[in-house]
Amino acid sequence: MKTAVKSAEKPTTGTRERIVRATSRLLQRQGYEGTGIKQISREAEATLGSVYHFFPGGKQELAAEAIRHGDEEFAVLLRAGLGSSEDLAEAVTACTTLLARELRASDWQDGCPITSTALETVGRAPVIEQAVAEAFANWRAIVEERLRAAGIGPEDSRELAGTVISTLEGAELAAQLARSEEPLHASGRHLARLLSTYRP
Amino acid sequence: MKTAVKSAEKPTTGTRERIVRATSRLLQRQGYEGTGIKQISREAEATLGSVYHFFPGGKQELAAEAIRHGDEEFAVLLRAGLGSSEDLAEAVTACTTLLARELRASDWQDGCPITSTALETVGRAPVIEQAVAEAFANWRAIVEERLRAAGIGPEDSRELAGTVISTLEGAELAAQLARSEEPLHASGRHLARLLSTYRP
DNA sequence: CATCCCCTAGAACGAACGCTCTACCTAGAG
DNA sequence: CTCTAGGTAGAGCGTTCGTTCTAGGGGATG
Repeated sequence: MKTAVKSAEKPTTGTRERIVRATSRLLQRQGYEGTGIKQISREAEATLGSVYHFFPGGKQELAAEAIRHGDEEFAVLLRAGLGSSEDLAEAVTACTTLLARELRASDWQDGCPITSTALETVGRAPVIEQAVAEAFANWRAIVEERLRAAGIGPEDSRELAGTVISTLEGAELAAQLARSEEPLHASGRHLARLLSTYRP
Repeated sequence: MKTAVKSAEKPTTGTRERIVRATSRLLQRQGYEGTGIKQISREAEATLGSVYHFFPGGKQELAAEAIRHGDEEFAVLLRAGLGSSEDLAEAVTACTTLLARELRASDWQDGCPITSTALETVGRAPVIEQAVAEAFANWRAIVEERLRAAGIGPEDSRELAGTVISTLEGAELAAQLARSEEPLHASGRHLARLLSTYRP
């Protein structure tokens, strides 16, 4: 079937992509060890044969690809939030608001797409660790650019970007575990306040 | 053998406690699904029979108890850091320094004792969720008290305490994944700066 | 029509999973 | 001594795990 669409029929997303999406979603909710390949193939409506055809590296390769998927997903949200206002404080709280909305909408199930898997595989699955490191670097760069655009010095922007990411990460974690938007909103306000001290 | 010590022999920590300690350590490093009961019994030098004797509720009850153990462990560190200086800024950075030291000393293996398990079991193991919620509340209360002692208003103290905890959580996560103390140190400085804006 | 290759299909493997169960050991009470 | 009971010991249950492997389906090309 290749990638060609027969006539005007269903352009059903390709098998490979369905597998990646399903893996990403399942890893986000159940973690690495808690997710089985058979469950993935079931959820993706693909067969075991297809999974291993596209990902001969097995579970690890599959997880690494899913992490890359989650990376982009989070980056999109980050860009949307940070680009939503000229005012830096508003831009940052827009991020926490977006995260809170998505988290609540999923009934507190969908936190950060990669945290759980990243933690479980630390120090024992280099392929995954690599993808995780790239995701963090990517997010950090997005934030850093926005801070510089707001007139914050290069050095401060770099350091602050890291703190912004890890604070968002921590706040989303807390919000998910407490089943409450409050930790995200509070952190958003506090982040905005912190950043405002760099532009008098 | 009960709890009585025969003469002046080894007061070898009781079997139950060995099991809890081993579980806590393993959950911290491998997460909930990644840790097997048989591995726990092996590591704790106890038999499967003993494990189920002390924890008839099985893996979930065991994990909940281990979370409580990790709760206290983190609380001790928090109290040590926060009590190390009259100056609030110094007290906070003392916490991040302590966390960074322990993290590095374990070769980036021992992050927060409960995060991984908490994330994996969210929404599917009420006994564990309960223990997790109590831990977070406990830590938050410890920080809140210190902020009030520093002269920050009750309302601000409550909100800030939550942010402090989740920032520490996020920074430790980032540090562990990046194998670097830097995220923790940066967050410590930024937290100190944020808090200083509440006491002019 | 035949040929090719990408992809699908799922049975089967050994290992590990959480948990149950019976048997046994041993210290203290009577 | 006997009796009791808290604790130890590990074989074994049914299930699921990640992975391998062989066989077949079906457009595109000759």
